Formats: sequence, structure tokens, C-alpha cells
Amino acid sequence: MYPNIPYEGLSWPITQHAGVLKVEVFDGLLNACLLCKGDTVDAEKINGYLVNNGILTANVRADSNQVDAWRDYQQILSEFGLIYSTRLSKVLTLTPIAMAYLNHSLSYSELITLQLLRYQYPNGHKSQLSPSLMQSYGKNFNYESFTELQAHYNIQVRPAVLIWKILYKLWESGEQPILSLNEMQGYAVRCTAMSDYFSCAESIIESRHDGQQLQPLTRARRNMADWMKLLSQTLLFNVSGDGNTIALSPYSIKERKAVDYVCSRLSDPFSFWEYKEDNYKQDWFDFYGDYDNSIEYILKESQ
DNA sequence: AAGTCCCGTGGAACTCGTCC
DNA sequence: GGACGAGTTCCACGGGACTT
Repeated sequence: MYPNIPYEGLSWPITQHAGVLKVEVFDGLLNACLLCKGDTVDAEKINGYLVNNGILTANVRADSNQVDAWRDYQQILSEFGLIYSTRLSKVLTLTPIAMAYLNHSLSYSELITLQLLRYQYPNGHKSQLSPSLMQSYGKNFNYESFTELQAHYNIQVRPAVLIWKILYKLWESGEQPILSLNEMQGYAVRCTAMSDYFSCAESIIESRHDGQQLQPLTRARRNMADWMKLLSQTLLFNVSGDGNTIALSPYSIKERKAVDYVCSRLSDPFSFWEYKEDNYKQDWFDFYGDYDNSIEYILKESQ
């Protein structure tokens, strides 16, 4: 029950390489993929394209001693369901969502808004157990994957939707409709179910009026900062220049009915991808990279 | 009082170490 | 070489001390 956390080390892990995300980098990565679409990944070709066009730094790494921009930054595309993880599929496979973007069915901000709203834990791509998580977990650890661990605790959250709902409730309550990085780290990240947004907002209000203060979760700060950076790329949120606060965008206020509707649909447990032991990674990309099943959640730039 | 230099701090961007 | 997350570097900022 909120605000108690199910296990030590709870956070919202997300790639650290998405911080540089902007439309030019995104297009650059996708265009680089088109160079070997349907073929096995030609890292040399892709790296050459990314670096020669000034899209990314060379990222020459000591263990390979060659230009390796792709090695780190391809994570952006798999993280957001544009390609199947190249660990799963040696053949570079763009998803229907990526194709829809390349066909101009939706714009960059519409795509990022959609995929961040749909991003969820448990997550079939975020499956690797980090040594630091296993260490902080304590007790006897016997999970195969991070995905299984989260499914075991019945965690079911979509961070972007949660944050929107928390901000919207703060706004409705006449409170400052912003969240600070500290509040993200101490309050938002503690949610393990979509319905927790309510208690979470109440706890925040309480803490702002000399009430009880919750402890920030130690190792969640960097993830929270990354989440805020990502959310600033959507139509729904504005983030301050110093990255310390996130607020609803004018779009969110103007279109609040439509956004609220999408958020409540995406809060429904039946809308979540479900972890099954069998073939879950492939299954995740089939689900998250799909266009037809997500079309109803698209928020257009001008409604 | 205004300008300049210096240094501590913190965060973002980038790279690295490691596991698999 | 993908994935994760920590380490390193660089830079902006700000306060204080010193100079003009």
C-alpha cells in the first residue's frame, strides 16, 4: 500500500542515453536504420552515417577501439518500441509504429507522447537484473528477470500517465500544479498501481503544508531526472530550464478532457501488457511496437 | 561601487566497466 | 556487442575576495 514500497531499490529504470533525445537525433537514428532495414545490422555503416552527419559523437570505446555511436544509442529506438532489440533479432526490424512515423501518419511529438504514455512496468524490454538492484533487494533473490520481479509484485504502472494524473489532481485541488525532482523521487516513484496517483497527490499536498515528509528513494534520482527530460519532449509537460520541476503544458490544460480520457483508458489493468514466462521479449515488442492497437491513444497536436 | 578573478558545486553529456 | 548504470569530464553558475 502506498507509500510503502514492495522492495528496496524500487525505481523507474530508463535508458540514460535518451537525455540527448530531440527530433534531429531521433530522425538520424531512424534514417541510419533504413540503411540496413531488413538486413543484419551493419554497425560500421550506421556509425559512419551518425558521426559523419554530426548526429552523435563518435563514442570510441577502449574495448573495441572503433567508432561505436550505435552501440550505446540504439537503445533509444528499442526502448521506445521503434525497432526490435537487436539482441532479439539480428535482422534490423522496424516496428509498425516506426513505419507509421516514417509515413508521416504522426509527428515527432505525437509519437513521443504516445510511446511515453504507453511505456509501462513491468516491461518486456527492461528485463536485465542489475547487480546493484539485487544487492539492495536483500533477502533471498530468485528471479530470472527484472520483468518477472515486477510482475511478481503486481506492479502495474505507466509513469507518464501517473505523473499527468498527479499533476491534474494537484491542479484541481488548487495546489501548485508542478512536481519537483525531489517530489518525483520521494512520492511519484512510490506508486505501484495506477490507482496510487490519488494517495500520492494527497501525500504531496500534506507534505507541502507542514505534514509528514516521505524519504526520497535513494537510487531513483537519476532515473527521475531522465524521465523528466523525456516527458519534456511530449505535448503534455513543460520542464523548467534547470530540470528541477515538471508542470502541465498549455496543451494539457486546453485538451484536458481528451487527455484525461486517454489516461483513464491507459490506467485500466486490461490495457497493460502482461508478463508471461514464454517468449516474453518478443511478445513485448509485438505489443509495444504495434500501431493499430495504439491508434486510439494518439493525441494529435491540434485536436 | 563596479569589475574581475577564483574556486566550489552541481548537473548534463558523454564514456566506460562489466555482465551476459 | 547489447544492456545497464556508474564514472569522468566539462561547463555554467554563484558567492566571496581582491583590485581598480
